[in-house]
Amino acid sequence: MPLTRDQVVDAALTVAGDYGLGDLSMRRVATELGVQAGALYWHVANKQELLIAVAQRILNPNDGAPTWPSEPARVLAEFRRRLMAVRDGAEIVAVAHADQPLYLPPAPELAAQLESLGVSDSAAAAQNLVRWVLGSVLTQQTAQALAAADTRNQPSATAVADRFEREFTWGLEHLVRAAAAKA
Amino acid sequence: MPLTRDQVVDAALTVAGDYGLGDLSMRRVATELGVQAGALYWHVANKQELLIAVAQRILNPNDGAPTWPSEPARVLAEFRRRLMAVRDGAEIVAVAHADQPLYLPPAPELAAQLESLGVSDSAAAAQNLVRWVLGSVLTQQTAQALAAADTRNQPSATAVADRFEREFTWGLEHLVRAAAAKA
DNA sequence: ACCTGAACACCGTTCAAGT
DNA sequence: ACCTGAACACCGTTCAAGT
Repeated sequence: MPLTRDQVVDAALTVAGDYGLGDLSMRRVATELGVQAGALYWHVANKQELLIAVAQRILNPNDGAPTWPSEPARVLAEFRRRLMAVRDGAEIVAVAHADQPLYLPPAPELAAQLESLGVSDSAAAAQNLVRWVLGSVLTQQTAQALAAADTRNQPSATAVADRFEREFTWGLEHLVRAAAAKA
Repeated sequence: MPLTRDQVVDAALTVAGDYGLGDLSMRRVATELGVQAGALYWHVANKQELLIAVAQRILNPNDGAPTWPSEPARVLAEFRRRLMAVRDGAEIVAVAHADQPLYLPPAPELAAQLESLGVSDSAAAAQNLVRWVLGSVLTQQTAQALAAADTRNQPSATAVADRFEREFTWGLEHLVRAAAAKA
């Protein structure tokens, strides 16, 4: 049976998740599928489009409509969880974001929640919070890439992960509260 | 006279600034210098090391010691200004950051300032603010790359830039205040 | 409709050999 | 010491030709 666009995206997500964005090449995805590289171009216009599809899968793992929690802090925690779930997730979403540059999910949903809480500039608040999480995960995953290359001392690797976790929690308490203030 | 490591870094910064990170190749930098690609490897171990050097130049443009303003909000504004000054500046700094993964400049300086203001968890506060700026500029520059590809409608491009500017200013007021609170 | 094979114009990196 | 020339193992993308 013929290849599906969904299979191509899945294979790309697998390659990215297992080996990182740097090893995500059209040829590698093709090999993963037992097919020649040129075959992918029947299902996808180019690598950029494939990357965008991968980013959407990261942000919306289950195929249903993208659904987010109803509380700002939980939305941001879930956003982070999805980015963290795949290797280089933040970088993939960041570069693919050229597609819809103005509203990175879940910015609109978050803005609506803040709006209903009476926040004056809810759009700016939502955008800044989402960008904060993106920058946080990007930084953490970059650090993790380094730690992974350095096979000895795995202890320090988990210590670093704990530290990022704590710092994110700090932001969740302080930054989100500031953004949700009605001032 | 022989090539200098500084000349190689300068040429790389020029290529990145003029054509973007995607067009920054060892061969292109070599051509810029009128030299063969292999020659660069006498001055630089590999592309990653060159990228790190470029990132340091971005964060510390004048060759003096990296100097930052004395007030948190102004440190962050200056950090953003330096990232914005070169095309794809945020992405370059983010990927090169694997070098010193824990403290992205100007995080230590910022932490010290917050500490002296009596902030309880000054380190976490500084890290989160720096990551927020990184995410903000990364997002903006990604959007700008899209706008640049779309030559028609330059008006909307400057409208987008204004919008990012306003949102950043919002963050400077609200997020920094929250981080600087003594709670 | 969907894929192969082969090509084109690139990459980063290495390394003998030149000067 | 510093660079060239040439190679190696890769890239993304295109496109005739096959089925």
